[in-house]
Amino acid sequence: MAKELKNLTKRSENYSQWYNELVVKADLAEPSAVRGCMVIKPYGYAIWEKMQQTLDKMFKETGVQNAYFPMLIPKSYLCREAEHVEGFAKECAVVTHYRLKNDPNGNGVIVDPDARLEEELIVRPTSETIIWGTYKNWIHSYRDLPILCNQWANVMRWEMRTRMFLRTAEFLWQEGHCAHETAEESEARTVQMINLYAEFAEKFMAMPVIKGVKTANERFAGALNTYTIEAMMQDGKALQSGTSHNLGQNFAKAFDVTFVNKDNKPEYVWANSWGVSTRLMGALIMSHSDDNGLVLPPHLAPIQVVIVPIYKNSEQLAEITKAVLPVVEELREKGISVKYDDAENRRPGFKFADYELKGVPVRLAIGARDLEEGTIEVMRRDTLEKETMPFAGIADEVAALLEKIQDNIYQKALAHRQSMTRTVDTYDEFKAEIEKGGFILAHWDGTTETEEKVKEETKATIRCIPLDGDTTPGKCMVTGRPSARRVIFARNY
RNA sequence: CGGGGCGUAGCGCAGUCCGGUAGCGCACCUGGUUUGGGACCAGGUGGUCGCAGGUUCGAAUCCUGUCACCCCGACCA
Repeated sequence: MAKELKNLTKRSENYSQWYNELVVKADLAEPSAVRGCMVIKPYGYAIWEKMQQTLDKMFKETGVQNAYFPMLIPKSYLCREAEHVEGFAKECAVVTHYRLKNDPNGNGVIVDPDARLEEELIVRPTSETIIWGTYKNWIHSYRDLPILCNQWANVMRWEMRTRMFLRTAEFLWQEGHCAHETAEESEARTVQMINLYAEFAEKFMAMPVIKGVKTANERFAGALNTYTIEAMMQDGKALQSGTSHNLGQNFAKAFDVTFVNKDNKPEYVWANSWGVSTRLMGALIMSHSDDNGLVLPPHLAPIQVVIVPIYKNSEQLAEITKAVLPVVEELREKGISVKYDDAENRRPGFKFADYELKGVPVRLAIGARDLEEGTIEVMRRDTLEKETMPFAGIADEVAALLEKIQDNIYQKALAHRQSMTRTVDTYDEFKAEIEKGGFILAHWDGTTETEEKVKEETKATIRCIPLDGDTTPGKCMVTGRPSARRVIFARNY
């Protein structure tokens, strides 16, 4: 076995370590020279692109349009909304100068002290402030509403501790920012978007999620209410995978965004914002991968099917190619992305291992023996099972198999989550169970104090108050006070 | 930012305690034999030992500083 695979196997107990290595090996990313940032290599970016295209289409179906706002935000903007500053002001990169000059001592260039900016600019940690500063000029009447904008962009947060994909200093994301006429409309949009994210996670990423509301403590800085989708990774830790915030009139008030309503009265607009990031790629890796590498859901795999010819000489290769090309065509006509890897500088075994590492859902292998017998070998990445099938009609079989794989990895992840989700009633029981990882459903009295106490003593946080599921009231496991319903506790990334 | 670890060839590592010509495996290049699960044999290329100072006749090795990465906290998508 190749050494790098031995390393992956050895380290599979420790996700955050092994998938970093995996993604380097799998040509996904590598640490860049810039602190806490990552380079996303072409194969990794192809996965992101697929997510992006899918989400973009879904957004547009709900009437959202794309726009783009500046990366640099005047410092004064960031101070407008008090809670927002509390939440974000600290870990930001700040632009203070606009020019370099040659070092008089001859050591390259230095910052020109004469080129200090009058007002510092902040590299956006999120764009609410600059967007609301802009919306102010776009909105005058109820006829201008709603405004439904989304931005695909990079943002920067100078995090104390970074983690590849899950918390990089710079990351790619989309942030949607909507302005509405009424509180009800804005709330409906907030919920619509969290539902959209959940659908994306489950149908495309094959990753089951729990939709819920964040507690006051975990809420977005400046929001009235934050909706979240929470996923469980294979190691039992939770990962917040998408959020949708109902911002009420907070930002409208801070940026003085008013409109004249149907009764000819001025009113502050109602806002919401929602986003997902390259963290989703981390979620994808950590939800499905095994010791052989990535396992990509067919709906997001840049290469869905790879065909590897097995031959002894160029005549054999020519024959195989002749037989295979019509199948490649047929698959492509079905909208399936196929790679026919006839590269002669790698042996079949190497290709097999390499495409497994890259998570390609289906591999077809065909050699002289198959040509004679009219067969082809089919391997599915999710189970690693191989089957020899008739060559005739293989395109239909593969198309069906892709759907089967998509469903199977979802079911597998769902079964895993269910097996790692328990209900507890006492705090002692909770303390024992939380050590085993997974989601714990428990009653909570609704106070921040209790939440903080649990966090301090067990490192577990309330991931969300689920929107669905059991709503039977009970007693808080810590204080015994009344609880409206069970909430989800977990340790998280 | 606190605690722990680590930095040596593209990748993975040994060498550091005890200073004395910079090594191994993979990858890469050349030639040959191979090709149904990461091929084999022979030969070869590639490193200012993270960076900056200091001690020393001599530093990958000792000392000081600094930067990055990984893990555990605090913070967060």
